[in-house]
Amino acid sequence: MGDRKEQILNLSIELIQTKGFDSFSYQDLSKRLGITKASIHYHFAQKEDLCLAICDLMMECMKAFFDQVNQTSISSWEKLDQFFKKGREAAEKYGGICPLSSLQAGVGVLPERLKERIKLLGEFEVACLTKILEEGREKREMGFKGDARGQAIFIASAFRGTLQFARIHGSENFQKMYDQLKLSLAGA
Amino acid sequence: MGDRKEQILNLSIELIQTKGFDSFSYQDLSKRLGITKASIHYHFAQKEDLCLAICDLMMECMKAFFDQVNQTSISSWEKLDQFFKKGREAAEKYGGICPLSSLQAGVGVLPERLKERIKLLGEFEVACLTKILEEGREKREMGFKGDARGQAIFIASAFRGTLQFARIHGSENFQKMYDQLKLSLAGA
DNA sequence: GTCTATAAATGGATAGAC
DNA sequence: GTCTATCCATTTATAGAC
Repeated sequence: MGDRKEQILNLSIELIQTKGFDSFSYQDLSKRLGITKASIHYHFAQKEDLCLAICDLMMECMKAFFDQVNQTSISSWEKLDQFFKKGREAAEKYGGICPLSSLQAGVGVLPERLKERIKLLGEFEVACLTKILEEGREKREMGFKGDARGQAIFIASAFRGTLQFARIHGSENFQKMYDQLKLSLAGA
Repeated sequence: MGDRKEQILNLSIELIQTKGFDSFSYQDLSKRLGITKASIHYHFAQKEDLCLAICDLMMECMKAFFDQVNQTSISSWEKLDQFFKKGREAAEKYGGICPLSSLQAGVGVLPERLKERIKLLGEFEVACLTKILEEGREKREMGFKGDARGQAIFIASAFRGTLQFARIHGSENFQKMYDQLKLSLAGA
């Protein structure tokens, strides 16, 4: 992938995290990158194309992360830790929130093709988390009760919601929530 | 409060839930209400004024809800149930998400005065939830461990995140998450 | 690949008549 | 309180030169 294309994609993800997809413009990109709007249109003819490419990138990134995490022999707790650490670092780097969370919150103003991608991303993430949790329970590392998928949705949602809360109310709140989550997963 | 003003406020809340504050316009309101943009500017000179009024309304609404819930002699579980029921119904009524969640997600593009209001709303809600949880534990209705405020942030975040997830992936996911939450709160 | 120039639509907002 | 008319900035997007 060309260098410029990558620059545009990376900056767009940052802007999605901080402003939201509908609230950042080609002008924002133009000013920050020092090239004209027209040049950006050369790389991504429509804003929709740009967002589709971002979705692809996020999917790749998530796949790579879960592949890597599952190839090592760390515990389920550590896998979960890495998941949180990665998301939190990405969010706090720009004073933003999780990019998927931002797209999900703004899904009401996205074109249909993008909604489908967002849906796929969410499904994939929950499936991966479910696998980690099931494994954790099988290996008796975790002690939560009930449906693992329900637990995964619970966790992913709480994670995103807390990043939103922490951006406004301070990041110490993230730690509080995380402590609570661990207690809940550890079980009886 | 004048009828028109109320119409504008109610419709704006709906549009915040479905599109987000930055993504709905006075034109949206104008078309739906059958009056011109200029008329809406008469009631709320700036969009910021409109949003401030919405924040006031949300605060009133939240205060009234928690007051009402705390005056009855229902269990802490039932109080929590009512909290979830209310939020869920409001979200699903328009195929949207929690209005506070939407404002929190879009806080990066809001003027400073609005950010402060959003912060107050979040703090108030977590404080009320914390109170319900502490009471539930004292009365030995609930058995969760650790910091009650951390648990409240956890719950409020998971709640909002799940409404976002459920809008895209189907509302049956909300029930799954709720079942899981109850297990976690019930404790050992 | 990047530029200038520009189109066409939409955004928030105001002046002044009724 | 609502309207018409209008302003100005911004938005997405395109045409065509370099």
